[in-house]
Amino acid sequence: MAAGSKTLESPAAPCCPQVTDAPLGDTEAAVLAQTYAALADPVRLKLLSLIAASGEMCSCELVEPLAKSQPTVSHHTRILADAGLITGDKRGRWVYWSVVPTRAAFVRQALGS
Amino acid sequence: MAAGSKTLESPAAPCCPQVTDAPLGDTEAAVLAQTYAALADPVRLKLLSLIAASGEMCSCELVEPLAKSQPTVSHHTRILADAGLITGDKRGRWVYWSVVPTRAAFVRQALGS
DNA sequence: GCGATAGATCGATAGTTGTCAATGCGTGAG
DNA sequence: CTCACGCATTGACAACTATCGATCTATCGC
Repeated sequence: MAAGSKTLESPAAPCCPQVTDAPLGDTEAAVLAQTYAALADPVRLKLLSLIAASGEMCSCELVEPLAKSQPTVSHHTRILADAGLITGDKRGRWVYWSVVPTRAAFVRQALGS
Repeated sequence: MAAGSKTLESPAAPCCPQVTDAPLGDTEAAVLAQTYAALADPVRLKLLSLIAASGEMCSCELVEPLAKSQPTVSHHTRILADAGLITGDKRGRWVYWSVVPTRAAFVRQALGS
């Protein structure tokens, strides 16, 4: 344990800090896992694709194509929103859901691969 | 909602078949969800990053950095292998795990975003 | 104000999953 | 052959999650 940081054991810093260099810290892993957990459900993937395709949909428009009850749809939109993938805009009695702009590329890729 | 290109159902295949066009079928959604489910665990993400960083690791080398029991590590490697993300090569008493070559780009992206 | 509607929340339940101890199965060293 | 070691499998248990019915809150039309 001669020197400094325990997490980085390479004695000489290499020229190319590749992404796969660090073994992914606990916190990062947890955050990433939560994001992927949000995508790990068929209903949420279909929900995401519906929103991504339409640009904007209210919850009531999602119940029928997903063939799930209204509380269940609300549950899934909440999880996707907590993961930071979609955001809801309340206008009158309706809540319009859309993909978070900064995550649009990620979502498109997630649905397309 | 005039939106000409939105309802794009013309029989003639256009030049750009966008991903968000179809609402993601049941089967595709299920397959995709399984893949993301494999990534929806912090331990598996760290395991993946360890393998991706080292290129090749045997199970016994994973137990300590993951701080999980041997059966648990075996459980996680199996799930990642079932998802087609890693593959195991048995050499003697050891099984060496590595990222499936055709999925390397996907894995790197999954760990990096 | 009143009834109707959109959506969130609560409570309950069935199914899934992460974890470990114990055990089984090959393989290599002696 | 026998023992030690690496790894997979089994069984059990706790934690989490998807789902729905019932209920509550907020908003609109009348």
